[in-house]
Amino acid sequence: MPKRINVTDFNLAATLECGQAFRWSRQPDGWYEGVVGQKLHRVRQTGDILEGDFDSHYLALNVSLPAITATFPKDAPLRRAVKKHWGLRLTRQEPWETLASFIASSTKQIVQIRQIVEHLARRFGEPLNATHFSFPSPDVIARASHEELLACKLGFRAKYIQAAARQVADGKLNLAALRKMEYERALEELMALPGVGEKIGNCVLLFSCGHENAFPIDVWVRRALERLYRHPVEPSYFGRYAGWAGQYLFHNERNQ
DNA sequence: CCCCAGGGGTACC
DNA sequence: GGTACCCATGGG
Repeated sequence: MPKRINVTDFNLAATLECGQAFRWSRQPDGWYEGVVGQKLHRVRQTGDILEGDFDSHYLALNVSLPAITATFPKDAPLRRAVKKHWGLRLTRQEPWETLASFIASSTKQIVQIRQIVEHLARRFGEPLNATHFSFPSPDVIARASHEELLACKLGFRAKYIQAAARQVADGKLNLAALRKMEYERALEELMALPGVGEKIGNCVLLFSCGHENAFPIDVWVRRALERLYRHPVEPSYFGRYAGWAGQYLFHNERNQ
């Protein structure tokens, strides 16, 4: 259902291009196309106008960004990063797709992660139109052959994705339950999976399980922390919305 | 604790 | 058209 609404404190480009989601592409005409769940979406921002077929919950349009950034520490580097990319919001993604995508992300750069996810969707997902496919369910990945997964350029990650898919498919891992768990416990559950360490576990908790204090530290965030702060800083320094702060630091560091 | 596999795109020469 | 480089995790 196409919509046209007025948005404040929202930056579509920053939100879709800050490395948290891998299925969006910017068209030459400025529209973004992407698959969320079983639907293809098309969305464009012009100034304060957001138009198209978009999912307000996915884009976190209902949260107050000023209320979140007000909880951040008041240091100058973070303030600058927030000001520069103002409007960047954390998306609310589906846990299985997020887990599988971030397992695939291990030692890959964003372009390659996008390619892997695209291969998986084309090979195992449901067609939505001539060019777009949904992200495959855990059951389908659980039944896939190792060779088919390798053909999706997963490399040594193929066995990790399949192990995760099997645990989710047979009910040993309940991804929906992670949202209600205490942060530490949820992280432990995820890190019990082969191929999921601290960084990937935190990405899943932050982008798909509502744990907004989760603070994934990848090479870019590490670089930002070392470059911007004189002394070592702990994730807890950034407060209860540390994950939001981290995303601003990440995006800022990559777009220096 | 340190060291290194791993792999496809990218950037540089 | 080589070649170094990127990068999270696991395993030695």
